[in-house]
Amino acid sequence: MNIVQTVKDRLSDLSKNEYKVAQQVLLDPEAIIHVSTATLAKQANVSEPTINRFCRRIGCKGFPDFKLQLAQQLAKGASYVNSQIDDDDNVSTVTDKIFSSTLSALANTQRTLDHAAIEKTISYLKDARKISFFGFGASASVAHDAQNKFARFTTPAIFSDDVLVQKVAALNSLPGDVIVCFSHTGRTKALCEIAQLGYDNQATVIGITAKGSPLAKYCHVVVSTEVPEDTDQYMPMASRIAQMVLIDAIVAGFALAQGEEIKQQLARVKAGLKDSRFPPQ
Amino acid sequence: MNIVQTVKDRLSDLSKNEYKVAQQVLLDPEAIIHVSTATLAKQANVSEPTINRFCRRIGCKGFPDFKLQLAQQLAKGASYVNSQIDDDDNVSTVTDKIFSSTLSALANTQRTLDHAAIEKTISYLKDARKISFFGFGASASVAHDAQNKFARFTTPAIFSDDVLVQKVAALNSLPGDVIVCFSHTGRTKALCEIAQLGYDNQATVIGITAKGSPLAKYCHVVVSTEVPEDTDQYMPMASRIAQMVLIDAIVAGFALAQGEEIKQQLARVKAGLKDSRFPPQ
DNA sequence: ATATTAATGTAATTAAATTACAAAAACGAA
DNA sequence: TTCGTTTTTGTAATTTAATTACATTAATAT
Repeated sequence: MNIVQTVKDRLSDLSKNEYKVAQQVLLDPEAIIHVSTATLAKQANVSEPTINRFCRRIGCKGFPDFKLQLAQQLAKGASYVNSQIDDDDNVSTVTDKIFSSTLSALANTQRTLDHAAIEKTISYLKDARKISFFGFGASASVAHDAQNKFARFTTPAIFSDDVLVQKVAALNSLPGDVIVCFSHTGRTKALCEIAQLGYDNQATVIGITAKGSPLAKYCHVVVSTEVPEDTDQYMPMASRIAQMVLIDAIVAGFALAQGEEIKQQLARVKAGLKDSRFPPQ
Repeated sequence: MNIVQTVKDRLSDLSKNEYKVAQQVLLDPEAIIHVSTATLAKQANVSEPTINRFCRRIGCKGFPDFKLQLAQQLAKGASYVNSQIDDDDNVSTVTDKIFSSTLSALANTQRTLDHAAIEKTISYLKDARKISFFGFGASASVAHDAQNKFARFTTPAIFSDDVLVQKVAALNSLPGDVIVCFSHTGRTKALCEIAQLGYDNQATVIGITAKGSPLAKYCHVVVSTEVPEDTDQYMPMASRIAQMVLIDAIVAGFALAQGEEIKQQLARVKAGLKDSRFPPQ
């Protein structure tokens, strides 16, 4: 998947001159993209076929294929590389970095999504008697957002950012109720407690959280968002966004699972809100 | 920057056969990456030089350059032009479409951002006596989220999703207070009213909303997110996310503008929350 | 020290992209 | 319409790039 990493990993498998090529590649991957075998050969002080052999060894079909993979890699990873915010960044730079790191976090999440878990989540939600959304801190607004979305449908959807209210709701849950818990790390103690209460009451507990985390233990389904740690510096940003988009996807899947009637319902809600807006010009 | 979009935009400038090439490209951009001029020419039923002419017209150096740009674009995920959800899509497809359209909405927002307006917003916030975040419906959770973020700093930050509470807060605002209003369309009547109240009280009103909208009239600064309409089908999704990322960027800029002390403050908050979490293993 | 294997380069070949130019189509003005 | 002009398109030639075949050199083990 990650071609630059692959080159680094296989450095030891390479012959002397192939190694020279690798060095040249790692020196400035960006540059390789716009270069021909001939020029790269000259730069690395090897013959042209060696370039080709290098590409094959790395696992590519040939030099053009290698360039392509590199280009894709860099396009994706460009944001990762430079997403740390420095004290002397100006506003434009910071804005750009935030957007870029969010973009790459989302792209990463999309790539590593567990579709089976999502499918399972949707089928549980579809048959739910009642859906509760729980979370603390930054995850509270994710939970709030989720509740907002599900409010458009007919299944009762609740949310509170109050610990006690959440606890009571978990205590009063029954089989057939679904509890969705949000926590990026899965290590928030209060939330684990709540999840356990729901779990013990045989409600269905769904965790939008890290796999293998303490919270995950009390979940029937875990959907994780795989956002690299370093994207969230002082406060959760990218991870929160990833969770919200995940919920968007789940809501869309949920809506679709309901079939035709729900579309009319949604259209009705939209129409009903019309009067509270100025008409578009 | 966005090559697929460029192709779409310049569709009308193309000649008949160049148009055929464009169609072929838009049909399956992924496929083009691994194809030669000869094959693409055959697929589009044109001659090889036409492929080259097409690339030049679009603004590329040639076919290999076009392929490279396309590859990079696709890697970023910002390509999915038409992500309308169909009734017969399965869960994986829907999930993918939601992520893709969110990614492209974000990429689009990033590209069209008004950095001057953001800078102005940050400088107002920096000197604010009190910051209020207002919004209804889906924008309420964005406002909530914003309040959450700013709660980590020392400037008082308020939020409520209650109309009356918001109205009272606007009525009680003073010069030096900042009111941030969220509305994708800028046409929510209740919010316009609130913005006007604040405006009349000489509070600073910042609109995260559409330029030229009714809401924009009562804003001292407008930051718009330029998310294409069609990305939000039945409910606001991508636009909401774009607003949140925008807030992330503003928060980051805000934090940076405060200098060293705020970093310590943030670190302190983080440390203070430690006990409410299980330690990472 | 020599046989054997692996690594590398040279030269040839194949493939891909681009250019030059001519034919055809589209367009405008009389 | 009809003729001249411009634009579009394709054919063939050329250039550039990538790959292969094979010979040579270097490295390694017996």
